[in-house]
Amino acid sequence: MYSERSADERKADARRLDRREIRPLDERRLAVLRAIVQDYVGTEEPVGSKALVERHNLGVSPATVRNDMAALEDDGFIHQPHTSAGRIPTDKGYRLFVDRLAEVKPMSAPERRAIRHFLDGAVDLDDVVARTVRLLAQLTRQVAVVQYPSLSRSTVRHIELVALAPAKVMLVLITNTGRVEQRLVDCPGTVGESVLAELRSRLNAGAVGRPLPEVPGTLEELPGAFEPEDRPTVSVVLATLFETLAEQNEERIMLAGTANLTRFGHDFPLTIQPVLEALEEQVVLLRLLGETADAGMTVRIGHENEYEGLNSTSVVSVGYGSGDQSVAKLGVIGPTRMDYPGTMGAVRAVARYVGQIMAES
Amino acid sequence: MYSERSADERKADARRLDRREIRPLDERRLAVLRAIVQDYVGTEEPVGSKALVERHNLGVSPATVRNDMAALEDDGFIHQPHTSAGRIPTDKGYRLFVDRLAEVKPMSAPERRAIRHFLDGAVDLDDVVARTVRLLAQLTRQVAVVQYPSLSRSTVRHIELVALAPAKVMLVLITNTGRVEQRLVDCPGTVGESVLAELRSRLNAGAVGRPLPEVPGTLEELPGAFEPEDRPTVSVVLATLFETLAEQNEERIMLAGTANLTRFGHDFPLTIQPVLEALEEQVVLLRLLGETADAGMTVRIGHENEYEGLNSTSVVSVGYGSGDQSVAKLGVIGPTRMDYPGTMGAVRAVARYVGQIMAES
DNA sequence: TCTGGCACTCTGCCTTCCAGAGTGCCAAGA
DNA sequence: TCTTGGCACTCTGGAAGGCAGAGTGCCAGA
Repeated sequence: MYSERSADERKADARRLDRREIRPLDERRLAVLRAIVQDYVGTEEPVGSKALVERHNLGVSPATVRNDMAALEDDGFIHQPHTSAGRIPTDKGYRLFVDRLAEVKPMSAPERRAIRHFLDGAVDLDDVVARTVRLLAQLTRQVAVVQYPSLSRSTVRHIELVALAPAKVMLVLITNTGRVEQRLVDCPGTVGESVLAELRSRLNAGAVGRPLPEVPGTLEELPGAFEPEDRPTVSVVLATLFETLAEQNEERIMLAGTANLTRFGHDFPLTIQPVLEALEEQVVLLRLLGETADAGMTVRIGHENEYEGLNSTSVVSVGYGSGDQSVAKLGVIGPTRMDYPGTMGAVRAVARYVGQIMAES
Repeated sequence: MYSERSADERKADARRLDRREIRPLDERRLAVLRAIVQDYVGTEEPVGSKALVERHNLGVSPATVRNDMAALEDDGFIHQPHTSAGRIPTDKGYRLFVDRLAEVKPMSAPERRAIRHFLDGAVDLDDVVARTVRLLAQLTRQVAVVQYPSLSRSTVRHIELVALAPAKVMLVLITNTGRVEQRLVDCPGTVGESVLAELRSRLNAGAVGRPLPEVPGTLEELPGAFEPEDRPTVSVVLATLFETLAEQNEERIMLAGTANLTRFGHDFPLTIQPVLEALEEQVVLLRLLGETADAGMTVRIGHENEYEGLNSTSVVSVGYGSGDQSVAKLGVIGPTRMDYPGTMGAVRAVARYVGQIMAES
């Protein structure tokens, strides 16, 4: 059997044993990986053994580092663009870095103050979201994405009915997150103000304070409480309301910082175009944020992203919300070669403050 | 005096006389310019005299065309990147082309049907704007910009007051263009439902149907009609309303097609970055559209744009609206080297249909 | 297990070279 | 007076070659 294997394979095997892959990843090897990631993020250039020992005092010679690098490459954490070039971290390498080698870098006190100050000026839900997304883009110097508070996690604050014309009613839904949805309802016949008033008060009695998805259940029986001739109108209004409540695709998203994509570097159009295309598709963005874990920060690196166009980018996202439960998500999209600790710190801090702002208003 | 002038100057003078710049621009010379613009837009490469006579049957030899080109260059309509290269139109050349040499290219019937069909599906003002901007980006394969119907041109359809808490009132303003603005009002004291009802009906009596800028005038005296103890509340609500009405900066804009920027070509990052930056600034975009003439289409070519980052782009914009007067603007941003007739045709067609849709709803 | 040394291999950059495209000008023809 | 063919000239873009620098893998010795 042995003899059937190629010389290369035998060589690789020998090396593996020699380098003791069995004791999985000793300390120094991890330190080397960390150093490679840090240097590469800084310089954008493949990093070699000599430069590495010069900048980080690892206490060993370049030759030793070279051995470690060879082992790391065997294990798929780093990769060589071509023989006799330095090494570049792979997606797997970044993954290890994020999971075990990096600490989220907390924002400095002045930075926190600045965030707070910037967000406090907002007057409006739109304004909060707009400010948040710009802030995030500026802090991370990358593309920022913020989702509006989702309807499905919100509760009803108020429902308003406004007669615009004899048979036209405007339905306005206000949620506890400050979001306002409106729909024009064409009624089957003229609607009297008294009916409207009654409907309004019954709707609010049944719905206020409840999470949106529960509302249809509590209002189902409503038409029965009205005179037969008014029931068609009530039904139409209810139907429109339910539709509005259910409209998951009305999830909205705001984007900022696309100009930062131009800092990606070299092989430009190839990298940037698919990303811009992805960013234009609300659906893609929503799915992207949707994949965020409900608790804690999610980092998706390179090919871990489902969407192909984003295979050379990483996405750092997190839920935010008033109080403990998250009502929506926000995040940052950048090159896999990004400053993970810093980005994660910024994302976390911004999410926290937005949550507070929303809780206050 | 004459002897003080350089040889170059004398030569240029001589040529000018020789070529009879006095009889301003004869037919063939214009045809040459038109052909240069068309070819350059198609190929993105400097166009030479030989290629020109081959593709357009101008009925003259390359040598003749060369003479015409020299004249056109003297007059600043075209320009040579370097000796012995073909010619490229200048901003001035494009200007002449747009003003005198090009016809707006009407959309074909199927295209018109597609536009109509695509826009008809909209349910909502947001939806109309979103669909419009995407459509425009797709049709022109460039960056599209659509402004929401401006508040200052709209009239009030309805004002609603909703008591959310004893001292908190939500003010909702609905305009005839379907736009809805809401503001949270902190009242100085508890607000009774009867006061609220009276205020609501008086507000609507005074404001409905009026253009937003006129509203403050008609409501000025309102506090006087209430009991002294309610006046502070009325004043606060009014103040918030006026603020909302006046908030010109609440002009909103929607954008699509940024991915098309990647088709710009060669000197990529340099061209695209300032454009992306400009597009991030709502203010810049608003000013850009603001410069659009009230009637007819506006084309701003290259350096005609005030904003420096857009000096290598052209902007085609037009007002749209229900009926005859325009309520907002929309447009397209692309390289100066764009298909002007086609772009103008698309912009005009889309604007027309959006206007119709708005008039219907 | 680490380290210094050595031979080897790539890339990136610079220079040189050459074909191709395009021009401007001139003198002859319509 | 305008148009045209001819000609010498210029400039770019790409190919080819050469070279320094950085980096590697491996080996033998501490």
